[in-house]
Amino acid sequence: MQRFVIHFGEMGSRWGINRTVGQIYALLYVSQRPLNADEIAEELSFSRSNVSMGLKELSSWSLVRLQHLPHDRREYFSTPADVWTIFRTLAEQRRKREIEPTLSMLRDALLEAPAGATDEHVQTRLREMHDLIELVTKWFDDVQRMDAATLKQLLMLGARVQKLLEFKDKVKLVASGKPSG
Amino acid sequence: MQRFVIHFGEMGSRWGINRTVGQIYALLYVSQRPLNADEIAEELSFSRSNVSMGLKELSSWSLVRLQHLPHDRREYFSTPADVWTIFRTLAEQRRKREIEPTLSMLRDALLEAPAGATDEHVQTRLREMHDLIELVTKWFDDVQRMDAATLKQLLMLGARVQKLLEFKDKVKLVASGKPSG
DNA sequence: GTCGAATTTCAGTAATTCCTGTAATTATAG
DNA sequence: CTATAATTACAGGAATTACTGAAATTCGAC
Repeated sequence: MQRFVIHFGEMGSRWGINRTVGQIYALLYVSQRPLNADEIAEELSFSRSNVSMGLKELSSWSLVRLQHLPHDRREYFSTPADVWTIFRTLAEQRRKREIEPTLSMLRDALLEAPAGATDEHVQTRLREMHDLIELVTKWFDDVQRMDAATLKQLLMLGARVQKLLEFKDKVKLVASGKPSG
Repeated sequence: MQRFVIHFGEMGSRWGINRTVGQIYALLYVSQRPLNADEIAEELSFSRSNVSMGLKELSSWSLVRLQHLPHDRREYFSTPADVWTIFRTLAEQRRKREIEPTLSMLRDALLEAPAGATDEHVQTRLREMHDLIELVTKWFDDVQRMDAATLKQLLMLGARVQKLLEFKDKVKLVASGKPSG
C-alpha cells in the first residue's frame, strides 16, 4: 500500500496533478472504508489544510464521493468501488478540460480567412488535427455509453475486431449482390 | 498559428511537459518546412539553449525527426506529416513511460503475501486496477498495429460496434446449434 | 591536424508551484 | 442564539521547475 500510494503521487506529478492529490486519491482508492480529512492528513503526514485543498481538487474532478456517517459531522470521502466507473469519470473530465477547449480553439482558427499560402498550410494542418481529435473523441464518447459488460467484451476482442470488420463487409457485399473479393 | 502555438504551450503544462516544449512542437507541427534551432528560438523568443533542451526532450519522445539540408550543417527538425503517426507515437511513449512502470509496481505489490485482512483488501483493489490497465493497454496495443484505414473504419463505426458484437454472438449460437435468444 | 560554426552542458537566477500555519468562515448540536 | 467542531481561504516561506548566458564540446570543411 505504501508503495502504491507513493507511486501514484509520483505519477500524478507527471500528469499535471500534484503529488499530494495523487497520494490522497491512492489512499482513498485502497481504503476499505471512507476516510475523513484528519485521517488522511495523519496517514500521509500532510497538513490539514493541504488535505483540504487536495480533496477540493479531487471533488472538482468528480473523482471522490462525499458522505456523512451517523452521529458524526465530519465529512468522509471515498472513491467509487468500480474501477470502470473511475476510468469513465477520468476520461470524461479530461475530455471536458483538455479536449473541448482545444477543439474549440481549432474550430475558431479554422474559421479565419487564410491570408496567403502559409496560412493555408497552417489551416490544413489544424484541420487534420481537429478531425483526428474529433473522431477519436466521438468514438470514445460512444463507447463510454456502453455497459461495462459490452465494453469489456469489445476490449477482450482486441485485434480480432479486424476480422469482424472484414466479415461485416463481406456480408454487406453479398447482400447487395456484388461478388465478394 | 499564433494562437495554436500558445494554446499548445498551455496544454503542455497541464500535461507534464513544459510550455517551451509544447510551443516548439506546435510550431514544428504547422511549419511547412523543417526548422533549425535558431529559427525556432527566433520565432518563439526563447533562448537558444532553451530550444536545444526542448528539442532534446522531444527527441527522447521520438516526436521529432532530425534531418540535414544539403550544404548546410545545421540540424533541421520536423514532425511526421501524418497525424495518425503522431498519435501512435504519443500513445506508445506514454505507455512505455507511465503505464509499464505502474503495471510492474502493481505486479510486484501483488506478489507480496498479505498480512491480514486490510492487506487482502488492498491487494484486491490493486488487482482490479492492474487488470483494467492491462486490458485497456493490450487492446490499445492490438489496435495500434492496424493500418490507418482499418483503424479509421473502427473509429467511425462508433457505438454501432455493439450491434456487430451482438450479431457475432448470434452467428456463434447458430453455428453451435443452440437456439438463438 | 586547425578553424570556426553549431550544438550542448551547466551553474546560477527567475518564475512557478507546493505546502503550512493561522485566521476566517461555515455548520450543527444544544 | 451560542458555543464549538469542522472546514476553507490565504499569505508567505519552502521546494521545485524553467530559463538564460557563458563556457565547453562536437563536428565537418579544409
